Amino acid sequence: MSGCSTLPLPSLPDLSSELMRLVAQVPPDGLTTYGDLARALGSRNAAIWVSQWIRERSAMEPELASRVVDKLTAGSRPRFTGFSGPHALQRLEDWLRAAAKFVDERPLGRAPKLVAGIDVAYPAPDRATAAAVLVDVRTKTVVHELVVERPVDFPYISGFLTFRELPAMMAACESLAKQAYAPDVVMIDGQGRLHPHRGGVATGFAAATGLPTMGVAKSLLCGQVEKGGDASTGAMIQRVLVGDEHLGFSLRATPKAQPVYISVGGGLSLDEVLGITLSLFTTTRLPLPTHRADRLSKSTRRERLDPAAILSRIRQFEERIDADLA
DNA sequence: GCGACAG
DNA sequence: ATCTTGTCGC
Ligand SMILES: [Mg+2]
Repeated sequence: MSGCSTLPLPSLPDLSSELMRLVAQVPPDGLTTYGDLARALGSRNAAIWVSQWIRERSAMEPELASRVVDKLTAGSRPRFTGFSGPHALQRLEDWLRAAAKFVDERPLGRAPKLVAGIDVAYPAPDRATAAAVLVDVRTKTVVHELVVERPVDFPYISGFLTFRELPAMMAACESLAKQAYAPDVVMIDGQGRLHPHRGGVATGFAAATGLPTMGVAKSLLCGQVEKGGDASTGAMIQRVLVGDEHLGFSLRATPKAQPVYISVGGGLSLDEVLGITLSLFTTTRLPLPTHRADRLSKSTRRERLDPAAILSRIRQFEERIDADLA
């Protein structure tokens, strides 16, 4: 990366507090919808989270459900429109755009020797475990791996995954550095530039760390897979377009495997991302670094104690082998 | 108006 | 992401 400058992650708002603040603005006899509250928070993408939040709390506070309803229930009744205060998610969305502008896609120019896969799991609703697995590209072997655990409170909102997962991912990467391991490229479980604002979690990672970073996702957030693929190789490589922008590739590890969707995070070219992905495919759906990080991040989940759960655990492990390819 | 929505 | 049983196919 040029100069290795970075774009610091912004301070994260407490969305629950923000939502409580907004709900409190609705008069006792007023009416609002999940979508209206989401818009007041700064993004209508938050409507689903708002609905979950409201429904969870309306059990203890029935009065809540009478003032906050879905759009269908609201019908044509007049709704409260006087929400005031900062739009927390708008500020975060601005940061995503800034990160997208901050990173570059210039080629690394050299084949990476070490690639670090990073993924996050949730052993409890308020805990995140981030795993980093450092892989030697030439030998396709694991050089080092680690897990860090930390609290999470930022919810999953489509388009805002960065703010839920990036802090834990960065903590894992910093832990790697403290142990004197330095990846040439970081492979993130999620989108890079294949994002509505060209700034997915892998782009955020590239901007915040200055490290060359690529995104490998299991499903598409936006964009279309171009028809007519590459039948010559088994990978079935197809371009992914957002409008007329070529932002990524769809490809698969084996003819039977489901595809993955790759894109640049920052600090390297899309062609290099493609080459690295192909070179790190094995027998599983995900390329080695991300596959191992996914499994390692989930490995610390709390065990259930009843005997029946032990069988369940075994079954789950076996299913995992199939899921790797499906 | 209806469908989509990374993890 | 997480919960979760049985079942089909290579
Ligand atoms: Mg993940």
